[in-house]
Formats: sequence, structure tokens, C-alpha cells
Amino acid sequence: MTDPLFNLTANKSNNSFEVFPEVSEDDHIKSQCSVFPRIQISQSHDVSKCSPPAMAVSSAVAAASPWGMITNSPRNCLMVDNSNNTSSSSQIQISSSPRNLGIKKRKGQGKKVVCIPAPAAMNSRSSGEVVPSDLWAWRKYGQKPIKGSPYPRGYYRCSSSKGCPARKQVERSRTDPNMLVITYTSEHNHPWPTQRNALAGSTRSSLSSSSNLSSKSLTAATSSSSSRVSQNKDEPNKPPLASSSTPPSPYVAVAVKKENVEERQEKIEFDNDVNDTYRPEFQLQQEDFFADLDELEDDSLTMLLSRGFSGDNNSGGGNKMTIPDVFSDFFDDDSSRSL
DNA sequence: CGGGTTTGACCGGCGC
DNA sequence: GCGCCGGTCAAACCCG
Repeated sequence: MTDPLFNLTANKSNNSFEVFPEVSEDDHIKSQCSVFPRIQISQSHDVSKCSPPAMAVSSAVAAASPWGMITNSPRNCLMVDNSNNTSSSSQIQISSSPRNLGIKKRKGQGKKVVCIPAPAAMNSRSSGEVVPSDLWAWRKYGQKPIKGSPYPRGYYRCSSSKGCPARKQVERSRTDPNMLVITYTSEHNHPWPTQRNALAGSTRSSLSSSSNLSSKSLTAATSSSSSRVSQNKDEPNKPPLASSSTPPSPYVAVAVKKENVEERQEKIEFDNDVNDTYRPEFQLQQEDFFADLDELEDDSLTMLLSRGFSGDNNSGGGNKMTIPDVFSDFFDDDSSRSL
């Protein structure tokens, strides 16, 4: 088994990226990245160890090409649609289920925490809430300021099916406003809506971006300002987001993402039992991990990542980052596979 | 008119 | 018991 690091190649001609695995020469880093319950793709240039059970892939990405949406192609590759994301965020982080990662369960319900870069304008409404769309239809039913965080948390429930218990919470990371922390609670009790249905039943914000990530959605989102006055007070994405991060490098690099102290603390906050459940017995971890990845892929995560799922493929055309099968195999449900 | 968001009120869990 | 805090409710309102 090889602990994979990944080279990311920027193809500046079509603004696309390719990721392929590479055996790290740094045994220490390798040893730190042996389990892979989490993936991070960032624009950090730093090379540092990542604490288990995190697997990090760090990359320098072509300038002016911030990360876009990840999609899950029919070939089970991850793809990053980089075509229309104006976010300056630099990190995509996927966490598995609490069973593996120790994310706190509430009332016996599993939670899945997904941390993704916050699109600057995509899907935003006047409130400034930036909600990455997925194929589920979500209806916002509440918003609360969270103690200790300058950003409010939005509460969403599934509106695809009546009585569906699925919930999600969307908030910005208090330490990195560029990151959105989405917490999924409960499972959908109904099959995926078709894209058509999803669009029909989706929230306005989702509607605007479920169809594509083009300027249309951007325009729709940003122009849908409401007449309300008071809601701007907590505007979560207004401040530093649009142009705050360090400009990415226009070359190729791969490293393990450096986690600074704040980031570590942030992770601990919502992966708070990670260390409790992290087990060095890789096989055991692996089985659970893939089992949960499968579960994760079946719903929220895939939904989150699934823009273009039904229509796109990883042909490499357009502004897609295609992660080869070697990489995407981590998302397979084949638990017998050795890393 | 249907389905969305907003937002103050309400409720329950938890710590002191 | 009390207060804090997070999660949910529901009325009011918005929008296509």
C-alpha cells in the first residue's frame, strides 16, 4: 500500500487540472497521511505534515483559477468545475461520517460535515448566505447567530419530499471565512430527485446554480436582492471573501496541506472526536471508512459534489479538474481494495 | 398562488 | 432552578 500524494498539473491552455498520485519521498509525511478519511485540496504551497486521520492534497493552482465545484463523474472520478467560481477560497475538505471520524452525533443521529470553499457570490441571496447547491431541494427554515462566530448558521430541511428528515446546517468557518461548513443531519428517506425535479423544487438559490455554474447563476444569485433591510446585519460573506486570499501560483505543486493552529482548532471543533476514533489498524479503519464513504457518496456528499453528475463526464474539456481513477478509487465502495 | 426566505418566539438540553 | 445556547416553529413577507 502506498500513501498517495498527488501531483496536480495545471493545464493553462484550458484552465484545467489533473491530479495524479505520487509516492512521497517524505516518509514522515507519508506516515501522517495513511488513512485518508478526509481529503483536502488546497492552494497552499506549504508542505507540512497533516495530522491523522487527515489526508491532504495541496496544490498550487493557476492564478485566477480558484476552485470551483467538485463533481462526481459517471466514471467515479472527482472533477472540479473551475469555470465559474469567483471564490478565493483555497480548500476543499471532505469529511466522512461521524462513525469514523468521531463527529459528534446528536440524539443518535449521524452527522456528516463537509467543509468546502465558500463561493463568493454563487447562490447568494441578499442575506449574503452562500449555499452551495446540490440536487436535493432544501428549504431554509431558520437562521441563528452562533456564539463565538461572526457568521450566522442557516438551517435547511429537505423539501424534495414531504416528511423527509434530512437537514443541513450551513455556516462559515469562524477561522476561515472562505470555508463553508455544511453539516448534514439525518438521511433522506426518498430517492434522489431527478435534476428536473430538483430544479423544480429547489430553493431559489439552488435553482440558480443547480443548472450550471455559469454567469447566469451568478447573476441570478447576486441580483436577487430582497427588499428586506434588517437582514444585512449578519451578512456572512460580505466581508473579506472576494479577494482576500493569497493569489495562487500559476504552477504545479503538490504537497500536504499545512494546517495552521487555527485550522487545527477548527477541525477539532467539528471533528472533535477524531482522535478518539482514529485507529491505527488500517484495515479496520479502511472498512469503516469506505463503508461510510459509500454512504456519504450516496447522498449528501455526492449531492454536494454532483453538479454535472448526470451530464458531465471527465472528458477533460472545459474547466474541469479531472482526478484520475487512482485517486477516485478512494471513493469507491470497494473496501477490499488496498491502499 | 405556491413555494421560497426572514426573523422573532419558543422549546429543550446542558452547565453552573 | 436558572440562564445560556442551539434548533425549530410559524407568521409575515417576497418572488415568479
